[in-house]
Amino acid sequence: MSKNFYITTPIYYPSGKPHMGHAYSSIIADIFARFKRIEGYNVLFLTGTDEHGQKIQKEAEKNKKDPQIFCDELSSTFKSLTKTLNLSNDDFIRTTESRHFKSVNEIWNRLVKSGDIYLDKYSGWYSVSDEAFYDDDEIEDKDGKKISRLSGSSVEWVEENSYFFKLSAWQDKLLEYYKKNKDFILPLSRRNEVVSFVEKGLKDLSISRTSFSWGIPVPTNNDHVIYVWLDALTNYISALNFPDTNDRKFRNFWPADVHIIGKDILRFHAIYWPAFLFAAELPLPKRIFGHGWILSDEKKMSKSLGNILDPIQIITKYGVDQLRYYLVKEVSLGNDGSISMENLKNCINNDLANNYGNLCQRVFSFVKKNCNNKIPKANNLKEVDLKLIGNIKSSVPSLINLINKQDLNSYLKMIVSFSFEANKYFNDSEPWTYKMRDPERMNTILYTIIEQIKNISILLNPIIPNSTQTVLETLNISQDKFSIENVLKDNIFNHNQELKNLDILFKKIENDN
RNA sequence: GGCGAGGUAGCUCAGUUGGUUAGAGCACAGGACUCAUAAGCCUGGGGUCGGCGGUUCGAAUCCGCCCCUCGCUACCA
Repeated sequence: MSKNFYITTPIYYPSGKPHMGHAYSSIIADIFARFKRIEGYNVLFLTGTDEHGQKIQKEAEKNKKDPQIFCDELSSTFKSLTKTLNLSNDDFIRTTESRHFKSVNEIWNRLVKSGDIYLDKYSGWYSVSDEAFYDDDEIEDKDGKKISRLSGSSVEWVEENSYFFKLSAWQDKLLEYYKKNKDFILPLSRRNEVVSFVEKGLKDLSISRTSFSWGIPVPTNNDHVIYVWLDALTNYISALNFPDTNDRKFRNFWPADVHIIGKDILRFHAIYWPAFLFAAELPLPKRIFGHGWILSDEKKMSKSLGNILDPIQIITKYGVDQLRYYLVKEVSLGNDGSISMENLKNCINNDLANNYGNLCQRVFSFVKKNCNNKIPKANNLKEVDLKLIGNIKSSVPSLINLINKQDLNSYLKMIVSFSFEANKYFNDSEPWTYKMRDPERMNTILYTIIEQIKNISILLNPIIPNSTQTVLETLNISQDKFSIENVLKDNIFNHNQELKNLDILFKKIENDN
């Protein structure tokens, strides 16, 4: 029986260009997906785009394009981002696909059947320019006109027929669920926010609109389209061929192991989505992980501040592994994190070029010069040798545990410490002094350090897939051997095959760059 | 306003149930080495652990008050 693992990113709303936030969610999710694969799981990793709504419809009209064609273009931008970020997603779902229509229809019908949907009026102060509703206390009078306190734009009272979802009815059941499943929402601080929000009481949710048409029609009333969250969230099961609950994908992968999301959409995932699923009598995902925001030099990125760090630009300039590594290293997953070009440079130079990159370089070039470019055989491993290799192997259970808790920062830290350890071992062992007087000892040292490089590279593979693949292939280890199992296994090397040539893995970034 | 998180070296952060000279990485200074991307290794300087008071033989760690920062406080996504 194989172990399954289902992980998702949010589906992105493509009204703007992909930015660092999108990149971050996707990279984080990809790292977990890749790790679970090398751990031996059968992984389904899903990402995609959320394409309905008024904003897209208006944009399409403005561009004089058919909304579907317009969406095709927007979505392809995000699809190409998956390549740029080197994501290993198994599927890319779009809410405009027919499989999603079917799935949303079924969800709607189930909610009707359970008695959770009713027709009423939705009313409130609406600002056309902000495309947002405001509460009474967010409105003020100015020259006899009502305006939004926040944006200053004028608002009007609108009333619209709308279907509602009885969110309030699920309040107790949600709280009970949070209580029973302490790690349903992570990190804990986010869980507390959600719990206290629900405790304050839930209002019913408007789930349809008549003011625009770009969406999935309400099955029994085509004047309405199904509004955003009920539509968008359902993507997670649409990709599993819901409503066919006997489908192999659905059976294997639902409930999802973890939805990776940004904290800005936590409520929808931690409250609405579980409530919808309760009502539809479907199991709930095992975990919602809400990460923080990426800030640029301590501030939110904005055009006016001119501090936007564009992931695509950074990748073009420095490389995709470099960005992936840096984001994991610098941002404490779960909290907001600050990134800057200065720190990116330091990180690439220190961690990647000097530490891991140079470790590989110094060892491989030594082997080339002194061992006919073949991995030497060990004989008579000493205690220092066994200790070096033993440390990393005995850490594997804790490393797996860290990943299961989504504690990527500690995971990375631990592996970096192995890289330090390896550099120190190489220094202290001084293999160059054994060239003449004890080649067997030299060989043993080299074998040991290569074993360590192999293990570090496999464990780092989920984070920096390209560079570690280069290193492992230099050692003639093929991709099907990248596994945790092979970290635990000694000597998977072919001692008769010459090593491939290793170019500089990470170029250093100079100041004038 | 209410609820929550946090304030530890120049910077980013670790510090399990209170216990010996408070740790890591980066940055900075010095040293020995040479396999390597002038990389790596060793040593060192640097902290009234936000402030005040309390409990205790002993507190960064527990209690009280105060100061500061940040998050959440529903239908743009």
